[in-house]
Amino acid sequence: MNNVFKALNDKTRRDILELLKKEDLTAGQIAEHFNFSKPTISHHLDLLKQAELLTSVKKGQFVFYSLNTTVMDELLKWMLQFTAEALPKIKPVTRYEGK
Amino acid sequence: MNNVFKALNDKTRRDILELLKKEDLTAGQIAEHFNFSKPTISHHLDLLKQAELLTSVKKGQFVFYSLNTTVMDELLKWMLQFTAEALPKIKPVTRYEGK
DNA sequence: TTAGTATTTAGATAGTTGTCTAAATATATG
DNA sequence: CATATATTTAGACAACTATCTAAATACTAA
Repeated sequence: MNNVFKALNDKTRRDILELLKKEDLTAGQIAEHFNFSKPTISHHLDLLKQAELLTSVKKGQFVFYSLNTTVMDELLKWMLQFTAEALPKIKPVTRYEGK
Repeated sequence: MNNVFKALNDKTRRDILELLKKEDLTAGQIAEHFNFSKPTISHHLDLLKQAELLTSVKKGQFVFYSLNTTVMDELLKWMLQFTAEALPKIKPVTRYEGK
């Protein structure tokens, strides 16, 4: 879970996820969308893979990356506990009687 | 939004959020739950506040911290776009005819 | 006003991160 | 095999982060 938050803590990596919503792409196609070197993008892809937010399949010379939604589902579950609905309507009164 | 991911990218800060689910707590009470110095916890609280995941109210000598659920709701929305339900059932076929 | 408690600010430091270039690996093709 | 393309690995470096101690600030109470 730590790896997931780490992976999401970068705009470029979040943008990569958005790119992959439509279709699977190769490492090179992903890199074309950014003004960073290919090794930099490769590193970002690696972090996203470590977090299991992506999967990759090698086909010939190419490596295709795809979204893996299962981790997002878990993250969603974590987050739900902090929404207004999940929290007690009436919190214990903060008793402060000082001046 | 960047600040939110940054704030969540730390176990201690996530634990602070969990602590505050039950009840509002003072900075000192929060610090008691961790093996870190008070300045360190104060810094974590500051980052959570910058992300608007917490609010704080000073009462006398004490500063009470509370969860702010509205940012979590936004984050939830962001995340929903990556769940299985939100994504196309049938992705464009990855055409690879090579060996 | 003086002493005590609660919290934050400042400054230092070790560790982590994002980026780059150069080189290595893997595959495809003439 | 030799060359070209796709991607990753390695190593370096500047910037950022989490932590600490010491000091400052804010409030309480005698």
